[in-house]
Amino acid sequence: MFNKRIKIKALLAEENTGFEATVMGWVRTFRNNQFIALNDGSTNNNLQVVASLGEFEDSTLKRLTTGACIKVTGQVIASLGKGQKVELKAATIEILGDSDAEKFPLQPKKHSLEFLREIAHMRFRTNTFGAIFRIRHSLAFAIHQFFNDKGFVYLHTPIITASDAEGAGEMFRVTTLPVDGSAPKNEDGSVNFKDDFFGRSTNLTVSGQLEGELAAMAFSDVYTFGPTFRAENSNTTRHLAEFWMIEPEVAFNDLEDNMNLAEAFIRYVIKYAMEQNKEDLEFLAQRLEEEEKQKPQQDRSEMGLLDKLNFVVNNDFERLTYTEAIEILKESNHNKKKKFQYLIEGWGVDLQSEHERYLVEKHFKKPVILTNYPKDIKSFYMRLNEDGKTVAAMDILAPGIGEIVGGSQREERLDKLTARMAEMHIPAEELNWYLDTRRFGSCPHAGFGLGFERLVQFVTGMGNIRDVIPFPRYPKSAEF
RNA sequence: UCCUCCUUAGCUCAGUUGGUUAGAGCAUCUGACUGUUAAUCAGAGGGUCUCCCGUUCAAGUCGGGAAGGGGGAGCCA
Repeated sequence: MFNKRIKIKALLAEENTGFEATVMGWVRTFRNNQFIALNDGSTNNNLQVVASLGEFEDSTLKRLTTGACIKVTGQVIASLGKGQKVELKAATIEILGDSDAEKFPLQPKKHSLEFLREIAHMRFRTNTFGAIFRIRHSLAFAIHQFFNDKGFVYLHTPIITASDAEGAGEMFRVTTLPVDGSAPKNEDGSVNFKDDFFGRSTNLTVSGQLEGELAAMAFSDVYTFGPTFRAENSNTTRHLAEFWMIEPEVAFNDLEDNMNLAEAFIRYVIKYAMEQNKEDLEFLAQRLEEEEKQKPQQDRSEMGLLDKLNFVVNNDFERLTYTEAIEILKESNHNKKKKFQYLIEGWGVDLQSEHERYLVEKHFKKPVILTNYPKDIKSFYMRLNEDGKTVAAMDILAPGIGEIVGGSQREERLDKLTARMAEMHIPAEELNWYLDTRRFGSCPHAGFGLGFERLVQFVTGMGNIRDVIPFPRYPKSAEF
């Protein structure tokens, strides 16, 4: 490191004792006027710092409150107590930052996730969120490593975009025009964006896919990993207005290649987190297990978090077509006994959450890849199949989360693509730059989008997506 | 946006058929103790019962509305 302190994770891993060390961190608890549980975020495990009786001023000890930041120098010794191998016998304690115990919101006790969400700026200092965000980091790192190892180019697609034709969702407008009604108007009363910063109407991106496709037509293999914005009024445990998305786009891949890539990718990053964040995952698994005990028997999940992750890493995902899925659902006892709120009667309707859950959690009990959906319920850029009524789409459904990946082989044939756009009333002139890929050296290609937070949810087992991003953005909420 | 549940101390929650001064555990503070592991023991302080309107002799409790939050649905990643 770049200073003279040793990180607590490194100190706890030391084989030897009997050397001097300096640590810095935040007090979790101060027990018995003698034992400081110190945490610096490098690990969930605290270092026990011992302030021997009579060796420190009362005025110093009084300031060792939960949340205070301190610097301690002393001898690393084998612990005299149970519960930890080593401890630091303090020679000097310096208070770097006081923390008023009467006002500091985090107490040495269990807090509800709802309460911690209200103090998101402080929740990093809890074991649960420490574990979650270290795992989030590992997953982000593993994503780059996976693609880098395979020769992909990391492409930075724009965050401000003029394209509003994709229809992936409602967009946030980007403008420097006044909002008090004095913005320049067209003759018909609409705002004239000619005088706006970009000279046209612009928004925050809802997807980097179309730009990704442009680059894939040159580098063959690219991926994006960046923030994405949706101004949907979604109030659920798996939607955010600002979230991070990973979008690989690969030239010469067909739908099957696309599935293989997605599956290998998911396995790789989960495996990486399991290796790098063993203790954090064990902590979260433990936490989840206790939470499960509070639930009635029928609502409990059959597998613990670690079993679930191991299972995903070691088993193939179930692959089936939309048509096969409809058959399974239609013939299911669940459907026959009318337990679905929306009964499956025929081909062509979109699957509801309850149907996806049934397939993933009840029927197959593993992640499922659904393919070849009816063209009418999917996007314009998905490749039309031979049958003329389905497209080469794929959705990966994960237990407890639902859709984690949405992807497709893209329509590379210009005539088919423009025909589809006309059908769906998508103005071709606005996407001329996109259509150029089909005009000049078009090629079969495929890609997918993976919601990063949903991946983090799956790996950490957290039920609410607002707990796996540091500062969540959702309707009526943009605090911190 | 729709459905549903919730809102009482810093936190997590009790609070009976509407009835004197609204309780507990933890946290905090004070003291004791001192090899503790969310230390323990004793004591103390801490409340506009989310807000507004209504019913009633009387509302934390009943009714209506608002705000905030949880869960589910839709949109999707």
